[in-house]
Amino acid sequence: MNQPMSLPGTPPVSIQALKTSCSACSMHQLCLPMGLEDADINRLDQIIGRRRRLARDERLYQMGEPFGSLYAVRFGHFKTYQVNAAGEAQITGFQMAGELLGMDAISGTHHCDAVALEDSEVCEIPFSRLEELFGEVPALLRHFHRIMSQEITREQNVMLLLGNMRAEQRFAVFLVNLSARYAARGYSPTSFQLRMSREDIGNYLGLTIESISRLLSRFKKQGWIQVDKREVTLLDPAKLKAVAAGTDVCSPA
Amino acid sequence: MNQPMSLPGTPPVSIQALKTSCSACSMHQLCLPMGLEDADINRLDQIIGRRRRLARDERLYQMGEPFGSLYAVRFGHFKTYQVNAAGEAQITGFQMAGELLGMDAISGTHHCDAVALEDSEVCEIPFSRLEELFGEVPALLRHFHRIMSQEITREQNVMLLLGNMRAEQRFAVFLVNLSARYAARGYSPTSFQLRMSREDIGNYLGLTIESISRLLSRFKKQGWIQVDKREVTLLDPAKLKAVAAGTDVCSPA
DNA sequence: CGAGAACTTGACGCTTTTCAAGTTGGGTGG
DNA sequence: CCACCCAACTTGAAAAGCGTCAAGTTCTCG
Repeated sequence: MNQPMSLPGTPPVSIQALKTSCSACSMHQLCLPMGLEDADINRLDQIIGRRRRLARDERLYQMGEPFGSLYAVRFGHFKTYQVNAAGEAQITGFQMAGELLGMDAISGTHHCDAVALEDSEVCEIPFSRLEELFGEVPALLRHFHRIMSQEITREQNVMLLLGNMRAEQRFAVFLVNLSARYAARGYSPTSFQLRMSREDIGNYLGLTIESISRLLSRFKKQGWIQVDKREVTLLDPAKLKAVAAGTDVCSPA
Repeated sequence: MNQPMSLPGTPPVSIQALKTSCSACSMHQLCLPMGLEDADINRLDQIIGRRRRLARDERLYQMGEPFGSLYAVRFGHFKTYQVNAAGEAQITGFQMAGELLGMDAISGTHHCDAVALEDSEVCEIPFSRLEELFGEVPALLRHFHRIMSQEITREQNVMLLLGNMRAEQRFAVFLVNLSARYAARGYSPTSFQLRMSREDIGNYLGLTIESISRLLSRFKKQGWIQVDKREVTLLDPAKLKAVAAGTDVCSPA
């Protein structure tokens, strides 16, 4: 139902036909081409490699693989996670349409795995070709730096969340953040589907699956949200924002 | 005693004399000029702004300030921290000689504060001039991207630490990390001074000051380290690495 | 329709925090 | 030079929050 048409093993049409230009992509206001002039967008189009479809749970790249390309999410959702020596995983982020994957790998090899949370599609951006273009389109380079900088800031916000916040506040931050990102993409900020499992949410927020389940129940009981399976509706966004900001005291169980 | 000479309010010598070239800097193998040819290092030298000295607790930049420059630490140590709406702070990193400050601000404004942990000095790198140089020295641009990418990876490692590790493991990771960074700078990997307070360490690791104090005492009692005020000696680095990697079970109190 | 995955809920226990009361050391003023 | 003071740190006891374990329910998919 929520999956985008068919997912053939081999492309049903020619590669050329599959190639949709950045200017025609609904995400071009959020993605790499943001703010570029038409002529420059076309140059970017030239270097975009094949688009790649991934089924649910399929891996885009893996820790240790040599770096070659960045990936822009066209549709669908991804999670990225690190695994340490002891085999424990930590989800470092959830990515949706218009967001860039693979920036941690520019140093040489991938430092995390990226896995599709649902049937998804990415644009492959060969980095060596992008580097060539940087010399010719300064605006592109500048925007690329902004994107990397924002990724650093995003991760610092997660550090703040994991280091300083209680479970309730973490979860509120999570919901408010999803809401804002869907809003930026033209979707409802108050009603959306969680594309990740409770376990993934818990891992990302430094909590257990049981804690997430309890938080969902508690938020529901408080009347802040409505939950049906993975469908969530924010009934009191202002309250959630206050809890997320920490300006609202925690409620007792 | 550990502080580098005098710290006059006004420069005792001319600005020109203060300007030391990158090639003469002991950190050039770790810092921005890494891997550049001599000619290109000289070009980088040209754009480096004034060096700036900061006393202990002095602030280099603050959240909300407009972005203008990156800063390379010449000597001394810094901490960077975020503050959320509720006024809670989270230290996002400790920076030492050869490391770059301010990458989170490229998006437009600073998203954290940077404060000197001791009397320190930085090289100011006006970003607009650096951008100009990117077009002329591709090797510099490539290295800059590597540095930003490594910063992203570093933060993902902190997320793993905050999200998945117990106090003992977090603290072992912290010590082992400091040890490796001092080793890379030619200092002893087993004996060094903590430049930050217990409170700063606790904040960074998502723990309280009391927990840090207890961990230090416990590690000392185990014979893994020796502690005298802020002077630390790693007596059993292999053990600490094992605890940090999680391949060693936690010991009882 | 059946099996397994995903999720929920409750009881209990452990890790870490909180609160409290010191101790130590560096810096300052008399 | 010493006494004093405050910041930084240490240590203990009690409490809280979240994890662990366990059992059960619901949903999904073959």
